[in-house]
Amino acid sequence: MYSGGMPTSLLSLLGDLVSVNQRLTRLAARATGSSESPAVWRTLSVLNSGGPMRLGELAELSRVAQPTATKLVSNLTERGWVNRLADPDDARASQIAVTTAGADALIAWRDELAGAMLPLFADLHTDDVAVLRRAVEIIGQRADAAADLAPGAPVTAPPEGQS
Amino acid sequence: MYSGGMPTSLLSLLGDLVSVNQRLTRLAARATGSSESPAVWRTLSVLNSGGPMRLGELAELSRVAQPTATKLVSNLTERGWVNRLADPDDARASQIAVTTAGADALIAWRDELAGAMLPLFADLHTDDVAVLRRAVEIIGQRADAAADLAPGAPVTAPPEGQS
DNA sequence: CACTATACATAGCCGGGCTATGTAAATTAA
DNA sequence: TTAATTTACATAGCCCGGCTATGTATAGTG
Repeated sequence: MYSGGMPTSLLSLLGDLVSVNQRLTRLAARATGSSESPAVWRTLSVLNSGGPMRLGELAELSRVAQPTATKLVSNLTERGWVNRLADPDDARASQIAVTTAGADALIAWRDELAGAMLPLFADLHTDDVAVLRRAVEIIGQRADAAADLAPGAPVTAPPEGQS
Repeated sequence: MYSGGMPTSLLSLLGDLVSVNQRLTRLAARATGSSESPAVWRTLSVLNSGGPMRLGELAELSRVAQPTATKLVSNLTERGWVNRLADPDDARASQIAVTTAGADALIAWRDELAGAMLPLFADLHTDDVAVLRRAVEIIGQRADAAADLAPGAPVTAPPEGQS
């Protein structure tokens, strides 16, 4: 059994976490004058931190379906923020990489966003800053680790014991 | 002046916060089998915690444009999760209230979501749980306080210095 | 060489986000 | 009281992001 900890309150904490998360999402969406959608930045961010990767990998890391990734990459390509390099080993795939312009745009957006939100957080005590920093770290870790979390129940092939 | 604290790192922290937030959003979206969109739960959540309110107020608290709120409320009304009560004092408006079914659905979703995410967070140390709890508190406060944060630059009425 | 599996593209739907604009009620002014 | 304005919401209509279903071409396999 699990020693210590209070599952019930942890459960409600997770609910609260997602709720406040949704509010922050809307706040961030409106904080900047940026007309680009969150998906654009999220995708760029994944590519930027993960390095060049194939479309399927991007979809998985971004936690979107493959056709969604295709759309997003098309969008980003048109903007010149990513480009697609042929994969010499596999003609079906291509490596998707952030361009310099893309990286710059990402930085600019993050700066603008952070600047817009700064007034709200400017009065934080040092401890609270540390709390947020640690929270970001924790959530980031879990998000990384969740490679397998319900990526969509396999509709076409239910996990029946078979064959 | 502000004593202590490092603005630069606070800025990047805010950027990181939003980034990890976006990832968590996608994670949460896929964690449950719920086919309802985040917007549905966010709206229900606002109404549930804020009590019955007018549509404009809901739009403001939800940080969406008024027509978006109209759509969401229509959607929720069809599902029987909210209803609209005529405002005796103002025939143009109506009070929007969560129904019992709506409140139940919200609770069920939160439980399901938290349950799905629990495995990822089950091994958290007590301190880290406290960190997350405090982080949720902090962000919630700031989100509440941000009533005025760039709700969309007033296109029709630029902030001319007057009165 | 046929067959299956994989990687991605395409088609097409739905919902959420927005702006622009219409409409009716409330408010204010004349 | 009536006309003008302001307010609160509805409607129209667009775009984008999310999905499933399906097509197509290349890789891999018997």
